[in-house]
Amino acid sequence: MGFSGGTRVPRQGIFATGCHLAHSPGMNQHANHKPDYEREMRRSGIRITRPRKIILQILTETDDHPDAMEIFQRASAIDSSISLSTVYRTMKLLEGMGAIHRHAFEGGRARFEQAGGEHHDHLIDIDTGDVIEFHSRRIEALQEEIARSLGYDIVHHRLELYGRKRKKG
Amino acid sequence: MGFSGGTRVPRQGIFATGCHLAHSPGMNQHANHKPDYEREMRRSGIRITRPRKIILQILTETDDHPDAMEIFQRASAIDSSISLSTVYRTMKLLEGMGAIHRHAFEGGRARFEQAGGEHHDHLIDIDTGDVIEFHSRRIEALQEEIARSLGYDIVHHRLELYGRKRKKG
DNA sequence: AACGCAATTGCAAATCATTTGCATTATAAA
DNA sequence: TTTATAATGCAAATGATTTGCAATTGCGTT
Repeated sequence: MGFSGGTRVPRQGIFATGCHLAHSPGMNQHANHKPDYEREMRRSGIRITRPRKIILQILTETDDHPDAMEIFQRASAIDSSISLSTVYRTMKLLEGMGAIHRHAFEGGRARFEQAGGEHHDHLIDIDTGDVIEFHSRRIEALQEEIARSLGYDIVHHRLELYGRKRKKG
Repeated sequence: MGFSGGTRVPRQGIFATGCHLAHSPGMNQHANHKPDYEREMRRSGIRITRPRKIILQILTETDDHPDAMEIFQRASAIDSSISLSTVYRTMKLLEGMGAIHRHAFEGGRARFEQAGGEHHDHLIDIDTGDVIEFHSRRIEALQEEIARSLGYDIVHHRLELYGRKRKKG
């Protein structure tokens, strides 16, 4: 059902609605300067192992939203001794560090993407599984407004559009 | 983690942002007139069994978003011979009929609500699991606008706000 | 009211994604 | 190096949901 299996899922770039195009990432001073997770791990007493290095490299170098099995396969291609358990454990570790984000799109499996970029939401192509990132200040503002009017503070949210490429435009 | 277990999850009413308050449900001519699913089932050659009647009654009478286990427990209280399998099968059947909506909020289990009301999104209280329904035309419009600008038609979407009740306001 | 039979059910076993126990291995501090 | 112990691989355990199958039941027909 829907998109599944080994579909390629390229991250198609950050889009901004109503106004700006995505720019400076979170805490990094210079653009396209990746945070040094290995240093951060060492700092927090977390060991830098071969599986972790490989998985981190995979996450850093990819631009799509792979699930655990896909990461496992890509990692296996580099070092066939890596286990799926380690992939899962590492994803949990990295998520805890804030190095990656976990998404529960339709389809049952969790999908991951490296953190560090600006906040964005996702539009998922229901035919191909492709994920397109976008961001809208206006929507974010409306969400805040709604939560506030209901007496709540938003801790996090989830906005996913599931769509199909338009035939004629 | 988060809200879980047997938390009570009252549906706190439909809220409309920016403008109107929810009113006339979808296809029903008179307010609070529930569509006759039994008739519809009979029409499509689907048998009306005791378990189905009970489950339908539970879904119709509740105002929260129970998961399969909760529905199973409520149904068991009426007829202890009903099985969890039947609950799952019936939920799938009803979903296919369009009688209920399935939600995959955080927490692992699917949660259901009877269909028939107006479209709405959800704000989930991360402490209690309470679900508050809301609707915003402006957000819907912006979603359409974004999808269109990306070359897509929205098939469906998912907007969930996870928040905490504000202390002082 | 009783038939007949396919639709439905309950139960147990099977899936699927993810997690965990445990003995073994390997990182990094001394 | 030596060592303490964090991390790994593997297999078994989970938890939600699904499915195979024999027994049951709804319901149009007699």
